[in-house]
Amino acid sequence: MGAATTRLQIVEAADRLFYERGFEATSFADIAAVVGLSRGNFYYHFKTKDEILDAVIAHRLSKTKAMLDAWEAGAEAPGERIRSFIHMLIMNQTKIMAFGCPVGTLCNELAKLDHSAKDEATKLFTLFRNWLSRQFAALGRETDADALAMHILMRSQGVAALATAFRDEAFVRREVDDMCLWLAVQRPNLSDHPESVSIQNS
Amino acid sequence: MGAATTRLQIVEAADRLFYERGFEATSFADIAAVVGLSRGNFYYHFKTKDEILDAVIAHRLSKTKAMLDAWEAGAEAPGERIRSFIHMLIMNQTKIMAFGCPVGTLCNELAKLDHSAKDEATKLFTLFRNWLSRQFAALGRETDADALAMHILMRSQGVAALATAFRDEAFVRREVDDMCLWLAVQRPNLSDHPESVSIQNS
DNA sequence: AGTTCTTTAGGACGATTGTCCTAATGACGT
DNA sequence: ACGTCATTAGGACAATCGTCCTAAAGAACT
Repeated sequence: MGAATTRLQIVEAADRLFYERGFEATSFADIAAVVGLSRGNFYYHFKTKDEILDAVIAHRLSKTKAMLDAWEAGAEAPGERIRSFIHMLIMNQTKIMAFGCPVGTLCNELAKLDHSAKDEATKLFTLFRNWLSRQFAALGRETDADALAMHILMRSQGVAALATAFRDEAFVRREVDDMCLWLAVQRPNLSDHPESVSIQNS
Repeated sequence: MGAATTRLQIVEAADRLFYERGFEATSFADIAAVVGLSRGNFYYHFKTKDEILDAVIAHRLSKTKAMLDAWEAGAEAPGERIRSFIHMLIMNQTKIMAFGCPVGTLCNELAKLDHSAKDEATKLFTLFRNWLSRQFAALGRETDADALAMHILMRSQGVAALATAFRDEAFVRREVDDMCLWLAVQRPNLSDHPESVSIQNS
């Protein structure tokens, strides 16, 4: 089997285990058992555990970027795209109730470990943040687009955290609906479009 | 030194380390080094690491309950009490930006470990949830008090998570202000008070 | 001062950790 | 069929983990 294939298998197994059990709680032996390789052989593909973590984060970054690019390439309106983001909470509900948000929990663990890959993990958040920001800008909220993006991101994190703690499906649905309602109420900022104001005033 | 005193020192050291480093990442040796005791001596006070975790959770539960009871015994209006809860995000900003919310991160770690103390840790959330619910009921929102409590709890968790990832003080301030604004807009639910409606109609 | 009970230090224990080495197996181009 | 390089299995290595034992030190009471 090609080294690239094995490497990918290792990364995907580690990706899942880091999410479900946490980075520190996952050992080389755990990953090896999933992939079906001998423990010592990992040294050929990855010199250290941190190298696996770097590869997992890079893998998540590219997967996430591809997903967001696909959403952005679609024909939907920006508001509909943001709704797609919000509905990830429902699509991944089962895993979130069991293990939390993959991004948030990883960032939190690495922050506590004061791990050097902490900033790389935060880039996962930044990916969503910038994407959301672009959608809000397209909705006519250039001025506060980033603040609105952070607001949506914050709500998603909060819902995921409490969904894990309480395992309450009704709560998740309710908060998702509330987020969509909040989104529907957002209107273009007039100060972002002085030309339309002057038209209105003329 | 009395055994109770030593036990309390151990619990408080473990409390801090579990928060700052995580439960799994904290070893007996780490706690022993902080308290200044020999590693093996822990067996006299706690038979297992899980016993220390139980004691830490119990300690946090009683401390939290005492704080909330004090807030509730004060003369402030319910809205002002809820504002005190929200402002914990600012009072503890430095620690939250470094280690996240003590409750949320513990619940998340224990969920991933599928640890038996998971439900006990969730009781910390329940403490805040029920307290907030009582305040909203006192504000005249008996019907949806619990949903409003969960909403505030969710926002706090989201702000804490992103504060840890981005270390952005301005974001925290902005979202805290937004929460207080949201709170100020909440009005008593008329369907909760039919008598006042009939008075209004008579 | 002597006895008893509490609390301590120090280390042994088997298991597991991340890391690393070596020898054997695999595939592939000649 | 042969030689070369990529990939593998298996285990050694020191360190650390949670757990547990034992003997000494300390405090308290007669």
